Amino acid sequence: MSTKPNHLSEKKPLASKLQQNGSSTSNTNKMKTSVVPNKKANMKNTKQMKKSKFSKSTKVQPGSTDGQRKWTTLVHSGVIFPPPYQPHGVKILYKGKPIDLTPEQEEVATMYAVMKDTDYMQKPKFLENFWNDWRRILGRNHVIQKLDDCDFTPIYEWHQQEKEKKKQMSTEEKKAIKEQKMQQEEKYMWAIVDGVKEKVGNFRVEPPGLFRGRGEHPKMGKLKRRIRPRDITINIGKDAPVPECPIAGESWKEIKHDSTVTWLAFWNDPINPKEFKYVFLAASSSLKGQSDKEKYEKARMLKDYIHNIRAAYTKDFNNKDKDPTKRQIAVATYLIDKLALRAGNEKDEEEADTVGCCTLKVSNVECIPPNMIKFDFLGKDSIRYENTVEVELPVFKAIGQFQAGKGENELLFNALDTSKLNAHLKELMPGLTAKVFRTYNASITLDQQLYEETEEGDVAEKVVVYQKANKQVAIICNHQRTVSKTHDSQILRLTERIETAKQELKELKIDLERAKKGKPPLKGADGKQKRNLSPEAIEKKIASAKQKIEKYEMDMTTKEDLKTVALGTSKINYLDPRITVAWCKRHEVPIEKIFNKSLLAKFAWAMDVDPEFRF
DNA sequence: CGACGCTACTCCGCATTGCAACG
DNA sequence: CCGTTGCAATGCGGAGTAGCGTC
Repeated sequence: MSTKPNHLSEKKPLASKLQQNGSSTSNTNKMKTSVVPNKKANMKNTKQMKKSKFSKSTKVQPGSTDGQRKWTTLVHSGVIFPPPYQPHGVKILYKGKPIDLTPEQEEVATMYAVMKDTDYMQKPKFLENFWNDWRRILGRNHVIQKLDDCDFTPIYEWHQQEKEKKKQMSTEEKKAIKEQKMQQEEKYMWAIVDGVKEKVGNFRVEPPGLFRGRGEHPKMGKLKRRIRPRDITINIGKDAPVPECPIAGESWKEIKHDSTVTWLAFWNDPINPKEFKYVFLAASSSLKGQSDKEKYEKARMLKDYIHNIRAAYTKDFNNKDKDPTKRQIAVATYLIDKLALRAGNEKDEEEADTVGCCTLKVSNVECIPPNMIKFDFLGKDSIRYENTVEVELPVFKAIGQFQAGKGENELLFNALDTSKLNAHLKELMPGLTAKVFRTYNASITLDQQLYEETEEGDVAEKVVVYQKANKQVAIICNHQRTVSKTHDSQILRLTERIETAKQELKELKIDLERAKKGKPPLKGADGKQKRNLSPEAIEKKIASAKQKIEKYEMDMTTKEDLKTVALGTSKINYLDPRITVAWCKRHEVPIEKIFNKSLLAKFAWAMDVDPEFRF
């Protein structure tokens, strides 16, 4: 440990070696994963080669990109910092009286005040963490000794007023401000990678604030301090000018020229200094597009291996070796394949307590005879995964045995972790890891659904088919969203509308009968006398009323159906865009009906796909 | 470990909707 | 009276953000 050489000097030779390596030849990578046990797949590959805009540069195979040069020249302008804190002159009350604070102390107070109507204010952990950090900034001997004695309402009200002012601004004023911001930011928005102008993803440094973790995060409420230029490392081409530091008198932490990585800048996360925040190119850049394509190609490759993989793990369900690892791997792989679970890395105590496949606890699964398993756990982002599934009997038995003799809080797969699991998967297929199954399952489901369910009809009907398939994928991946605050009132309003429309319909039917006999219509619910109408006119009205009811009822079911399902996440991250593009081409659906502007940009690489493309 | 992918949330512009006034 | 227009309320979805996972 202590005998570490001066590792800083080691990096230079490494970097220059890579430079050399990269410039010596255009293609040093071997196609190590080209042994595809399937002629069809090979044909597809050659077909794409002709058209793909990456065909020249896509020699890098998935999973073999480590140490590879990602770019040759890189020019960019660094990052932009959030504006400095402007004192608003509003004081908090301490024991009922306004109190003077330093700008720094006041900034933290403001962060707290503006979170008033979030539910974090109800969480003791949040209050405790905030108070600890704030007290540190106030100093131990500060007059303020208790959070409870502080009243933040003046700042809160000031903040509300500011928000109101902003709302009241005319569209012209808003536009002018936006324009100005754009002008300031313009130069940061772009990077020039190998001579090509590409969009930068996140060139704005994260502003200071109070940490808002997802779920029961142990660090919620902690102060996320302001990031300064001295925190930031810049990565840029050797020959490119070093971006000028935007804050006078300060300077960057370090300038690097590492062409094996794609980040333009990074800083340490102030909440967890062991972690990093990176500035990357935008999703629409070809660098990201290329790796996106590689991701889907890897998932497609799994299609050719999946049969054997399934056969292998099915065989291992009953494996009763001395070493239980094999059997656990088999069951874990089965779950990842069948349920699209995440791998489940171990987590720190300092993070929210969530689990994935390898970290499932005994209490997260319940065996319901004869062969049902109930899953209930908090996954990524503390989103609850609740699902009862029928499993093959050997799996049911195995899970029961993994549970046996363990406490509720112990690991179900005690002999397993993600690195063991992934190491095993890599033996089955080059580059295979747990997450590939999610991509594979999502995309293959879409592909199949679209092929099976699309019928003749108008564009709107086909779009509904797509959305249904998309929804199915979102459910598989457990992509959720919180029910909107107004959902209940929306539903209520819809039911009211349906009710009145039905009432109207009823009256119309009576009126129709009466009109046929030449009698005048009855008085309406409001007591008003209605006009005499011909039976034909009434029938017309009946038809339109019926249509209205139908529409409202449709609206309501889809709204209720999708209230907790988020379709966007899978569209952006899991569904091979070529499936969608090909489907649109085959069925003459304008691609814009499915992909918005940013998706079209992100998936530019997929647009020239063959209409007969299958995932 | 460091680098990258994934994910839900917020905010805001804009289209849609419902309703009243109007011709 | 009925269809059109104008207007405000509503809500949808795109863009951006920052935190969460994977490998």
